[in-house]
Amino acid sequence: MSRAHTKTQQERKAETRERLLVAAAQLFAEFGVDAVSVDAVAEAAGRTSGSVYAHFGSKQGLLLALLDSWKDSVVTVLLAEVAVTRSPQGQLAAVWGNVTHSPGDESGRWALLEHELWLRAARDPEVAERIRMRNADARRFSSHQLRHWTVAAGAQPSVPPDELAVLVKALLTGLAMQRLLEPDVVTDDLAVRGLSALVGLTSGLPSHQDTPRPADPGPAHRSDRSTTINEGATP
Amino acid sequence: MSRAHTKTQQERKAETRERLLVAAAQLFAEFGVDAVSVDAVAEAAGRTSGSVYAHFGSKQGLLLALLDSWKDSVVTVLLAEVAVTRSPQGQLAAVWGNVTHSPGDESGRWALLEHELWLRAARDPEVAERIRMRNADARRFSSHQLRHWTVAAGAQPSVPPDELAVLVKALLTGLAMQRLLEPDVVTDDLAVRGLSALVGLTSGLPSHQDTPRPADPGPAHRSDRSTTINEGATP
DNA sequence: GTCTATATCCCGATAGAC
DNA sequence: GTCTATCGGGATATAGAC
Repeated sequence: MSRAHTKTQQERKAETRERLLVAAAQLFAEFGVDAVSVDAVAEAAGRTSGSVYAHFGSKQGLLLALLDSWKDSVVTVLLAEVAVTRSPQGQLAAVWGNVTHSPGDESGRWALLEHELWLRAARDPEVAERIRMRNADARRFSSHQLRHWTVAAGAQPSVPPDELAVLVKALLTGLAMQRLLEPDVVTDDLAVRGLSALVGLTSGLPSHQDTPRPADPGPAHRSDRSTTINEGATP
Repeated sequence: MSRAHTKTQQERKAETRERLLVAAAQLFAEFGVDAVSVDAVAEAAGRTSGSVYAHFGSKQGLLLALLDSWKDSVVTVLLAEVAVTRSPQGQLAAVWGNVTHSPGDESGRWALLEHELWLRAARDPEVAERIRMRNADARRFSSHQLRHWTVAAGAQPSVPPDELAVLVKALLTGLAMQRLLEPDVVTDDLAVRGLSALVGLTSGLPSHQDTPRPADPGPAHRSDRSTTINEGATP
């Protein structure tokens, strides 16, 4: 019959699918995949559990669809947005800032979902395959960014850009993990210094041995040298 | 009554507790905490689920007890065993080797449990507290090791040892994660180079720019410079 | 495609005998 | 302290009306 009617049906179907995916992402991130029931996802999307099975067949199907519809990893894309800040260190600080204070993400829920999926991938080949594809894309992109950035910033890394991308991602991931449990341990300044060392940036940041303290590094609490973060991020 | 009889009862109790903890560690690591039932743990330990509740009160109690009885993190302790190899790079390679090929651990099951617990800690304050204590101890130890090692190896890190410990752990963790899903991406050589950059070791390893290729780094697959790993480890 | 109702299963935890 | 038996709850997934 009327095409207009059919059109709205298609739209509603698409909208339902989208709402289910969004709801799943939020709930999975906040409480973990296993702790969230199919009913909870459907309810958060304003539907019922039946719609989940109509669209995705199973909870696992929902998870896989979520993986496919996923944007690129938070950790890697950020390298795109660093062109604003002045100094090379400022750009590294911006990268780290985006990892920790990702836009609209309270207390790193996205990162939690990221880890949840990684953990699942380690045990489920089906999930692993999709994660690998995502990683491959992200790595290609970020190595491309790094190749240009290193020459522009005058950095001299000890490995080519594609491998440097792996190192940078590893350090960012590991630091973000420690920071989530113990925020005081991972200062912004430390992250920037770590990144600088990896990419082979020597200028600007003095070695900690330049201001020699005989035996003791002083009582706790190194003053955090305000690494002005997020100058031009989130346009 | 007879003390000898009481003695064997105590022994059996202790043995049961130990067997439950071991079984829990293995099963949790292999399948994940949520995927393993209390019955499964008890059965693997040659007991029944009742014994779990008699000893630990709940599944959560079992998990917390497991955390307390835990040895130090795989990632950090390894710094103790590196004194054998000759060159500084060889020692870094040994550290990385212990991370990847931890003794008696097939395909990084331990690392999986480690991440599982971290993820749980991110959502459960009770778990987080115990993880923090473990981390604090491990960090103290590894920073102590690093302080001596850097002077012995002639390394010049850009941060003091306690902060360097954070960076090293972060890089090792991140690399181990990527390696578990994509082994080819994280070569032993790359790990050693990353660590070298962090700790400020310059000698020995040439910059990749020393053999300049005009535009393209070449088709994939850099030959892995056999970084002889595990010379004197696992005595 | 979406909802309601329900089937089926399994888990965590408890009660009580020994 | 350990086992057997069981309760109560909640999960995934299906069946059928609309």
